Amino acid sequence: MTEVSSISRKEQVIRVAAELFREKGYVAASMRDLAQKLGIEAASLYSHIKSKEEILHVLCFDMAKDFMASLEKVESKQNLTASERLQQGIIGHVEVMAKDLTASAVFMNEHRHLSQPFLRDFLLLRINYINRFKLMIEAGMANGEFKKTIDKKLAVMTLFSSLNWMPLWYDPTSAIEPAVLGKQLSDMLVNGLKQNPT
Amino acid sequence: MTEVSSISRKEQVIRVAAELFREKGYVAASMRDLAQKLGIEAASLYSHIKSKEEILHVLCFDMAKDFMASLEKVESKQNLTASERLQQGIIGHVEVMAKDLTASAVFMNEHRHLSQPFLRDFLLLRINYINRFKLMIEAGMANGEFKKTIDKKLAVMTLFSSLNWMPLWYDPTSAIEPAVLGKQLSDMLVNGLKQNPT
DNA sequence: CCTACCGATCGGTAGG
DNA sequence: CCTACCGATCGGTAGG
Repeated sequence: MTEVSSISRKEQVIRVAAELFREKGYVAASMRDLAQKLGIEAASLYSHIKSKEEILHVLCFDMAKDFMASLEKVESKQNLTASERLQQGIIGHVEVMAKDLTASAVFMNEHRHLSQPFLRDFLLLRINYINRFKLMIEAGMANGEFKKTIDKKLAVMTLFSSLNWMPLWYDPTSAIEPAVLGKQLSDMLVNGLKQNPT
Repeated sequence: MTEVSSISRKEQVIRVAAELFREKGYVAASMRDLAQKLGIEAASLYSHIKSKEEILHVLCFDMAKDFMASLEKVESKQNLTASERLQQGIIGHVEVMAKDLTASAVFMNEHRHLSQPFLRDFLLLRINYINRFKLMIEAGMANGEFKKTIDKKLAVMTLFSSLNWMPLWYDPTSAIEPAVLGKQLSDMLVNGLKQNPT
């Protein structure tokens, strides 16, 4: 067995597991369920993965890595207004999710089943990511682009709530592209529902 | 044993179970965990409740009933602008959640573990509730209060995402009252982050 | 990737 | 509300 085919089989196990974790939840999804979906015996899974939790770990941290990379790309850009920076951050987040909606849903809903110290590491990454979006919002408040009257915590939590639920209702077969959806989401949060006075 | 004390004990079981379900998730929370928290044996739980799922059922449908009652009160009001109606709907939703943040978190995260036909009933209630908020948004678009350029589904899903994550970050000991938080949330979604042109 | 299997734990019942 | 217990299922291992 070559290394390449072994990696590919492991990735297949993880991909099918992601679907199962999303459907039933991590705890309710059994290794026997997973094996059946793959057409093998449960014991055979362990020649590809070390444990059930390893699968969850890979899913959560691979997503986290992609989110971080996307954010860093936006942060490195020069001469952006706060609105532009926030918009591009949101678009990047949506694009990362759209690349794998199943893994995104697992990332969002099942990460709490990670054991320590992985759970702590995960939560630290998340709080760091959120804080960096919070900085974008604060920059906009400081330079007058955004209202200073809005509670910063409320603003950033509303932003993340909106982003994180997207995997639960976004239809990947729809005509709308991730970047467009991200732009619409950004517009809604920045400009609001209300008709602009003309 | 009087009926009153029996009901009270059952309610206590359900309340402690809600905390456990929120902490560990419905599937990972065992009846032995629950019994231990209550200081009794696992088998003794069944003199108060019929099954583990009965607890989840009560938690989910009691919350659903409260949400519906709150919405109906807003719908029955006359002479409200779309913004006002939406704001009051949001405030009502936040107030219902704030009355029991633990049950709200279970309602949001664990309802999918309901078995049929209860899961179907639950999802029908939820889609009905969401659609009635969607009608408020559409009314605002129709009368010119809200932009027609925003995708209705995106708007209502953003609204619900924001609302439903609140139990995960709202600090009940904070000075901010639920009605005020609801108003802030409504302002953010209706008016957006951007500074109004003056 | 399989057969055979393990100890642990699950929700729940019988009977008091 | 307890003791005693049940059948089912869990994640995982040994050995091939």
